[in-house]
Amino acid sequence: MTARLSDIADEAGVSVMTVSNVMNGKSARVSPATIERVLAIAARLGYVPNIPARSLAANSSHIVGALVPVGENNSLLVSPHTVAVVGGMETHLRHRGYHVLLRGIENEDQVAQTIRGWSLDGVVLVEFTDAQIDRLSIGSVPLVAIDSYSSNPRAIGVRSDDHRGGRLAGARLADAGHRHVLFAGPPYQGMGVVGQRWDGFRAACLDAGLDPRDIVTEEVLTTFEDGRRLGLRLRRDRPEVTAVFATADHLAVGIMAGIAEAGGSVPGDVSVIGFDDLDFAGYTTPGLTTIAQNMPAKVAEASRIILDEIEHGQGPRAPVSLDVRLVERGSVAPPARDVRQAQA
Amino acid sequence: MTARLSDIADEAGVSVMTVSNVMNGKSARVSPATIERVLAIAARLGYVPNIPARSLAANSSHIVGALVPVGENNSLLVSPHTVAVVGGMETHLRHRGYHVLLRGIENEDQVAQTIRGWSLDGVVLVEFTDAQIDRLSIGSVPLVAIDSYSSNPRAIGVRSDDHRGGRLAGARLADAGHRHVLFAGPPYQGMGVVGQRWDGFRAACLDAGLDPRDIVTEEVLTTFEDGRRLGLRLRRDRPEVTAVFATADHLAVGIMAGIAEAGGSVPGDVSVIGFDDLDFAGYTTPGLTTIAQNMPAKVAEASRIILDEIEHGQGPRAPVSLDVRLVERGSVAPPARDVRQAQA
DNA sequence: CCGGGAAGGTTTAGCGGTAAACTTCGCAAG
DNA sequence: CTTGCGAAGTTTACCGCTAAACCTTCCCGG
Repeated sequence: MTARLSDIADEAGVSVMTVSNVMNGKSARVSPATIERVLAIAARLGYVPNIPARSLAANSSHIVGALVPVGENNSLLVSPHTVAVVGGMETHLRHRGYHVLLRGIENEDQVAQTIRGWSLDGVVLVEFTDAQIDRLSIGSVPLVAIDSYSSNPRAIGVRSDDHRGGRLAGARLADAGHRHVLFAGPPYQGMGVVGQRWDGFRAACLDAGLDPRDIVTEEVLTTFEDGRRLGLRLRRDRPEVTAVFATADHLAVGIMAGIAEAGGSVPGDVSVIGFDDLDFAGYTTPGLTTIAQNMPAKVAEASRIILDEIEHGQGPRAPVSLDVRLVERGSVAPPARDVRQAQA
Repeated sequence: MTARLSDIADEAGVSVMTVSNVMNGKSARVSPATIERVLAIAARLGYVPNIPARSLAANSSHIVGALVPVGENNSLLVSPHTVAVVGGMETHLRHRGYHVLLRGIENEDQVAQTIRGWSLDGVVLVEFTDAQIDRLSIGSVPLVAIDSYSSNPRAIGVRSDDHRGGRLAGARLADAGHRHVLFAGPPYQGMGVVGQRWDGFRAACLDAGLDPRDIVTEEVLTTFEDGRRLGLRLRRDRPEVTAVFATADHLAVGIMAGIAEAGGSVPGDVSVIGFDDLDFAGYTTPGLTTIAQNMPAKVAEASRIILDEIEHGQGPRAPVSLDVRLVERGSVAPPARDVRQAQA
């Protein structure tokens, strides 16, 4: 039913190897005339290479694994980022003849198991924590870790310049005149993405002359609901705060909603700045001012590195940090009360 | 380096086939003692089955393809739906020992090619149009088509009850007293998802006594931007319209933004109702009243069908329609002017 | 005390491809 | 003339696993 190399070989009157060589572009060993004849027959028969067979024989699959840890809820692709990365990688890789295996990881051992079991040619790790990546011991498969600041030399980090993002946010708020600011983000250990953003944010605020005691933090999950709850109690719990930097747009939008629900106004009473520039950041009123990541570049870079490593593996590489930029929309304004107090 | 069946066989002093049988749970042919011994050695050696080899030998891969057409922009996973489906399927399938190949389809022939080339055990089609599915000729691989109303008997449709969704929307607006309504959605050929929604919407409006000439339509893409543009010109172009049913939340939210930008109020001047209940539907002001799809059920159902068909294939099946419900948030209210006019 | 079956394996023969080593032939150089 | 060598193939062996057919024992009923 399905045409095999041997079917083509029979029709063309050549050996299977010759056909194989033609199919793989190893034209050095085959005459132009034969190449043409073989290709014509292959096209007529609708030949499609059998991927498992090729993987087995060549011990290389042309498959790149997109590995994503599954959380409590056991579900994948929850974050818009992960989605952009996985979808974008598929596009880039497909154009170069590679395939994407999407795999949820329940347990770190599964990373190595999946690589071996599938003879993966490369791996992209998405949403893994630095600690998880540190613990990984992978053989010699090229491995790119998105948003990683891990020091595992086998995992090439590709991420946005989170430190600079934090700085941009801090500078924007401080320049607007805010003197009591809140950093809202998930708990983090060590540095990681959130740590970098915090670090940059804090540095920019200090540079602008804020008192360290006036840069406060709240640990919340990066969800709309957690943000909303924080927004609701913000005026009561932290009346002095006039601006919030949230490490994710979901969170920022939730905070805006909570503030509004509690009778406050954004940016009248409290300014809010987010991170990511997800699509809905433009859908709110006011629009969310946020730090935009260059996702297409991140994906392109990750793909480029993976393919490069697969095709001419050059071992250890420096991580890549992509540029970020401030997108002004309307959720940041000078502080109302503080300015008056300062003027008084 | 990597343990193979033969390594285990050597250590255990049995044949490779015995080990294979143990690994595949064909315990009928092996004594309990041997099973235990083999499993112990396999665990100690960290045995991981080689998927390509198994696929090749068994001519069945334990892989389900998630096939998604790539659009103009060549990118995948753009819609939140597709993401939910792909991510959710992975979770369900993984728990049953299957894997997911994510593949962008540029050309319909690639569907059959991918199935053959990978010896896929099953296929899920996401975002294919009915016309595309009609044209497909696939062998005997179980195939589920998400959101399809295609009549191709080989593609089992799994979708929401779009007709009922349209009805719910129409009834809600009519019950609120609206007499001039607008249906905004992408152009559609034949029935399909949009056609079903339109049909249900129209039927509900007519049932409520609206004049057919007062049920108007606008063809727009399902994007925030297109919605916004429609919202901006709505008052000018269609002053009589007091309520809009948009076939997608992105569109609905855009329409709300456009109306607000043009100085109108939602739901004061115009009511808006969406479809999908995406996360951001709760993030806007007012919150978007919308028809919610039961995505977890859709995904679960699709997975169940695929696995069922793979494991005890029973041929043609009826398509599945999942229930929808109206989620009330605040973007629908009685019409201000019309009510006054009616009372005058 | 022989035929027959179940239990518990083993053997054989690939699946469709590829790497690497080997053949053949024609031709230019020594 | 040989020899040497590149072009154009071919042959061989194997990748890791499985389906299906084939062996042994041992036990049991007739």
